[in-house]
Amino acid sequence: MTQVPGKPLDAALVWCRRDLRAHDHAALYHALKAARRVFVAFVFDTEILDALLQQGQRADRRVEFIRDSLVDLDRQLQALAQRASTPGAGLIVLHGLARDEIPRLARELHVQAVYANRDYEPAAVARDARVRGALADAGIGFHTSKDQVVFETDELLTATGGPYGVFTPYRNAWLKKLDGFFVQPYPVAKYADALAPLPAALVAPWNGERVPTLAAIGFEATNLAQLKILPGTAGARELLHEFVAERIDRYEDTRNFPAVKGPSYLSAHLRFGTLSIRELAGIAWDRMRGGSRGAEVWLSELIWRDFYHQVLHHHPQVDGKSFRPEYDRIKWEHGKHADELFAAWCQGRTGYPLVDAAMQQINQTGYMHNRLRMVVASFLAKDLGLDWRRGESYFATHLNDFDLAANNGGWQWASSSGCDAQPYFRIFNPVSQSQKFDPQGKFIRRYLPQLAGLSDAAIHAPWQASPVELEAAGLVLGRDYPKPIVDHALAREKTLERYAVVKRAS
DNA sequence: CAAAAGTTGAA
DNA sequence: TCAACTTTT
Repeated sequence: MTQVPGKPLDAALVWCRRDLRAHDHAALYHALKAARRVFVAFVFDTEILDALLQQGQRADRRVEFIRDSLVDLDRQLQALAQRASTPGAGLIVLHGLARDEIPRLARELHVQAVYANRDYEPAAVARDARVRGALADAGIGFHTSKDQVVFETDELLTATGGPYGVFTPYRNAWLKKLDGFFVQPYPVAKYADALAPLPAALVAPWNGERVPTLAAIGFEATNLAQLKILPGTAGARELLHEFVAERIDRYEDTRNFPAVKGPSYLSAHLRFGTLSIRELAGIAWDRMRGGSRGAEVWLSELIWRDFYHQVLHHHPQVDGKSFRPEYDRIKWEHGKHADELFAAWCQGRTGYPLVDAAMQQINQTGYMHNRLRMVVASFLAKDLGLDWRRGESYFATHLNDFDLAANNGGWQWASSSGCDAQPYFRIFNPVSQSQKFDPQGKFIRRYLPQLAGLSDAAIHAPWQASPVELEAAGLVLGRDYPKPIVDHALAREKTLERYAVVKRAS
């Protein structure tokens, strides 16, 4: 490893947030190149965690996923430093207000700069602005990098210089601009000799360990391990290899069927950055050019992710408001009955098996198949007449892979209020969706075993089954499984009326 | 010597 | 991926 006498900085701190890996990491790369000694830290931000605790969410799969991923990240940093023959490095984990802890740590370590990867969520943007200010007051620099998307903010603009508002031209421009360099991994290992040994006080600050236990930060264990959700880069690699070796080429044909193992299941890893978007996009792009239609469709999903991040950056008001303002003229159902409908949706007792099975899936595992996200979102807005923001917020607290940009984009798509959303008069029929995408009721039976005795034909709409069939299945509607809480045909008519206000001039 | 082939670094 | 730079023929 060559000595670099010309490095501008003596010491720097890398602040990890949603980039919990030690390879192909933009901020880490830039810090290692700029400074002779580099520290790496993560803060369990009480601003975020206290909100979860106030909701009574002491068992949160994301918190456990992060904690376990930090253990992996610490190991990766040690291994990197070891290989660079500069042992003693490791991860610094703090618990407190990130906006105070980072400037405090930066002063304590006497670094001249803090490096982080950009986060585009409004709350994160505000937090980072405060941290930048506090660091500046102490004469410490704050450098941010693009890392969690392939193309960000203004990198793709239309001919008129504005942001894209339609996915397909965005996707075309994205593919046109992509070249190998944009998916090239940042060669972190090459500069790892700058990883600094931890000061004695930070070697094992959490009761002899580097990473606190869940209890130490006020949380408790979840069923993450029983679900076999493997955190960290190690877990991500396993999923990625399996997906690429066995499923990516068939992705187009399998991705819409919730009973089929079709998806990559990498969304939570992408959310927390245990692997790099560049690696995924690079693999998809290579395969696509090798003729894989599955890889092409999967790459499109990754491009949707960039698209929604870019929408959120240019239109931060979508966090709370409809992208199309006229959709906020819609009068949603409210009051006691609406609250009951919402509770039934949350708990999976709407009487529509595919919807209920999907809600069981998210409640039991923190994951929901993408096709079902569309189905239950459409059902909430267009069958129950409830404000899409109620569903958005439920997903926000329950999805392991929750990402504001993608979740908001998805909900605004389904409710027709969004950027390049489906038209308002397109209303998913929850029974046809079920017949089409779970034809044998395999997914429904997995999550609603009480319906298992129904035939493949009857399972999608049990209220239409004959008394004989219900009897044979040992099923009493209203006792073992709810009767439908709304009539879809009626709800559809009501929704068309409800949405008619979007046509009137304002 | 020029041209071809290989290497590296860019964010 | 591409251009700048170095090495080989």
